[in-house]
Amino acid sequence: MQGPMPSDGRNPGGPARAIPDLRGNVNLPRMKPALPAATVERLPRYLRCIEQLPPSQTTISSKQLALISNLNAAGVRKDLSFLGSFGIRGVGYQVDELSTRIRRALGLTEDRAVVVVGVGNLGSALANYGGFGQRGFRIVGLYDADPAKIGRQVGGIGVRCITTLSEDAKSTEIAVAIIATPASVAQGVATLLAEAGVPSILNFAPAVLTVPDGTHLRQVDLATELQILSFYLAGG
Amino acid sequence: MQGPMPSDGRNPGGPARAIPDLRGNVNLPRMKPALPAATVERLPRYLRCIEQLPPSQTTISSKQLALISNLNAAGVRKDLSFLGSFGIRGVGYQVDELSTRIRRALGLTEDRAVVVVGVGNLGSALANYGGFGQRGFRIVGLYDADPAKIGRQVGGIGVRCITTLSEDAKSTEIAVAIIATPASVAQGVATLLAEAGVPSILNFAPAVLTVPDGTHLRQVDLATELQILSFYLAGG
DNA sequence: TAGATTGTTAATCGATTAACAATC
DNA sequence: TAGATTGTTAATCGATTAACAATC
Repeated sequence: MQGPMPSDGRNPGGPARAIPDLRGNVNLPRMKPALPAATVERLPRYLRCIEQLPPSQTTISSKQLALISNLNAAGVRKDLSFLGSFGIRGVGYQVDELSTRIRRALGLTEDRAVVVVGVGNLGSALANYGGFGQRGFRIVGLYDADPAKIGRQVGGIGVRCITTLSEDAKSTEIAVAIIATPASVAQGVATLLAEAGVPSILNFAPAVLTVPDGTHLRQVDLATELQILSFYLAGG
Repeated sequence: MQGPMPSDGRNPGGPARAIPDLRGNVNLPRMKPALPAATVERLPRYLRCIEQLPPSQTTISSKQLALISNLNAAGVRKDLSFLGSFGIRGVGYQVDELSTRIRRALGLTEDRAVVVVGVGNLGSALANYGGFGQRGFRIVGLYDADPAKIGRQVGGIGVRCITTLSEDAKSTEIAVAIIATPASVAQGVATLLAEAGVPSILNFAPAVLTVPDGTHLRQVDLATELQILSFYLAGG
């Protein structure tokens, strides 16, 4: 039920034997230092903040980075310490090196192919969003189930039928699929994507999805965000 | 620098004296039982899950709710215990009552007026998104700075000039403003909104914003979400 | 009654942050 | 050297979850 690989840890014909650790994770050849989940979630924010710095600024202290990212200076230093010990005491961090280390830690050094499923208002907005390319993400496909949309060009990309996605995934390595469909079909799409081998899904549809182990899922939900704000509005 | 109120806690002419607690928060007259932030973030998910239940199902156990919301059953019970002790041992929770209690806790019993600032692709998608009304949020205004857009109708709502927002905010009580502008102007818009007295801001622009104390800010960022997925793709 | 499930406790785990020695 | 700032420790805080008595 969990993919075609045998789960006994044996892999006779393959390269260097993979050894599962106590938590069942496989000890991959290229081992990364574990970053705490909370740190991973903050690294993109640091990256965005240092991108907004004037080009003349070559170093930044944890204090200033904390200020502009609305976080705590000790926390900033702790987060950055996971990327190595590269700050200069009495000075701060070299902006260039900081940027490089964050990008490397997040795996932003390679280009990632992205597809968008669902070419309604939101899907079209995503297709027209220019920010992907600069950031190492490239939209390589738009998919929809509506015959009226298939074949159209949106943001310079042709819309293809969702039924062709599995086949397309064999020739193109899709890193991330963005679901921008109605809620009613989102789970079906997620299942299709997981079966097609797409490793990461970003869901914008207003539904709680379930994906098999091994597929990464993140959910962005407008109603959820509004409801959380509502709580704090109500004096919470 | 932090607004016109004196910070010494005195408020001579006002009603019942507000007493700041040790953390500087003001002890408001209508005190709610404090919900942990993590619980607040999960309540919308529970709500969404029970909305997806078949109408024939009148009760749900913490075990089933945990299953469909991808959370832990003990955690579900703990979260719900903050809403009161209303589960039935051996049976579970009445779906109706559960829904009512979550809505009440989140302050979803009153209608909230929402405005969208920035009527590009994303802003238009939001204006056309039907899900607001059902959920107690109502879009009462669209704003843009582009003369070519002002006066147009998008999703049945007229686009007004951003410069009129402060004036409009005096006659209509805006609960939430959604920023869907380019990153370059997002901070300016946030400042304008805060000064106009808008208490909550939901930012979709790819920029890290700063708002005065007392304004609630939540940020939704596509690039951030993709970068976090990238980390886990890279074997993190 | 027997079985199921809640509500709550207590253990554990992870995240945050003040403080400070090390050092630029 | 004096001042500034890092990297790290340790205290604290908050969140998670297994376990179980209470009870439907």
